[in-house]
Amino acid sequence: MQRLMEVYHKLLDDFGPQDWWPAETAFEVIVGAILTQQTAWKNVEKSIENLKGAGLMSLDALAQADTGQIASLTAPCGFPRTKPLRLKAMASYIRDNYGDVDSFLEKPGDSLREELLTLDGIGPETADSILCYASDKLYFVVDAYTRRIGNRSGLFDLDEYDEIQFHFQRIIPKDLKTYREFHALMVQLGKNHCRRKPECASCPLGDMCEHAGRSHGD
DNA sequence: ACCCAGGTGGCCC
DNA sequence: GGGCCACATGGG
Repeated sequence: MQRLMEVYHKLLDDFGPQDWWPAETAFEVIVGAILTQQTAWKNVEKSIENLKGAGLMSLDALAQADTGQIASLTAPCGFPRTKPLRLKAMASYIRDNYGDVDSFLEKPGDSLREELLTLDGIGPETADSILCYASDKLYFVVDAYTRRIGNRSGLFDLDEYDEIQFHFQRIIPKDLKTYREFHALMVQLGKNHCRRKPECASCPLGDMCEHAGRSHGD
């Protein structure tokens, strides 16, 4: 059903283009994708600035860095016993096996995705974020907002990651701009969604909102 | 004093 | 294969 694209255009009208992913380099996308897991983006921004300030926002520097130093620089993102190790391991893996980030990201999408998923701390959403935003591949990113809002609003009735991804990829235009914008807009919607407010008269979903016709917030 | 954040991995059955 | 759970900091 094309309701999905109605939602897309409505969100685009209401929120405007998001122009994701906010990063200067492909490597920064990868680092940010790991850091943002279960973490507010504001905290990721601080950590990324810290890493840059310490000269660690590069493949070689991060691969050689002390995990204790990475931990203190990325402290705002929490998870000090997992994320620093995962960042260093990711950088070491790419450096040792490909030499540079571009060589790694040039791989065909399916094999790159498969390889990303073998890395510690990279699950389906992080892998697809890297594919879509760093490697310019058509993989739709399914985050918790998309799953929850989509199911509760009746847009679809799916719970598995791959199913939801296929659903989007079957319907939306096959271009990077739409893939990126739609995902970013769903996150923007999630942040502003009714659940956070006593009422939501201006909910972009309108009649499609899970709370339409009722009082919001419950 | 809760609840949540642009998830993932490790258990247990 | 599915259902919980810990992980941790910063902001509402």
